[in-house]
Amino acid sequence: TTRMTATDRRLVDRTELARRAPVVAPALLNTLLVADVEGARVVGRIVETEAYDEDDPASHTFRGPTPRNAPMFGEAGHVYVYLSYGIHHCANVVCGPEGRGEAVLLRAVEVIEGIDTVRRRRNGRPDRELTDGPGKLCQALAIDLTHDSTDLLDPASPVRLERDDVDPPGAPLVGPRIGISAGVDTPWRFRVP
DNA sequence: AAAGAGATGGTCT
DNA sequence: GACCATCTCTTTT
Repeated sequence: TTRMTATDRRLVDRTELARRAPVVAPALLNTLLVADVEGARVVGRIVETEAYDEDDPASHTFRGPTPRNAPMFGEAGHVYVYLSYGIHHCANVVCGPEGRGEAVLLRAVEVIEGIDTVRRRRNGRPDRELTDGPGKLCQALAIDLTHDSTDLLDPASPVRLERDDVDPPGAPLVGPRIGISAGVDTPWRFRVP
């Protein structure tokens, strides 16, 4: 058996992320999303995710590769960022094997470090509403199109994933996805209990 | 507490 | 030219 070191514990395994989106989505719960924002370190614990894959009419990859969705077909562990409704950004963790258009939408995080920075960026909104939506968390962590396709597992990346040291979450709550018009019956939304 | 509407721009048909 | 994997503010129960 091998002994896990302090640095090992902070890494997220890329091969785990290369599994199917509906498997990765619940597995990402409780993982830390870390961003360098205005010179400060902001950390959010992922508490809600949604899976999308290319067999899924709600997915950006359902109709095949395009310039926009190209990152979803790339290496697992990179981020796919898109502009939503011309105003908000949404961040996805690319997963699945290379060549398959799959990703996990980050729907909500809980701020565990850098709360002051986040409050400022979110214009003093109540703490409950700081990062409880995919557009809100991108505004809070300053994630935008300039980050599209960057590697979330690269410690030098301005946005990255780190493993949490706390106890694993219990069985996630499962339900239908939000804000879509097709694929509404597929229960691919996951939330920490 | 819930429902409605406007903002706003990239992407694809 | 239509369509959004959304958010916020306003209006209505």
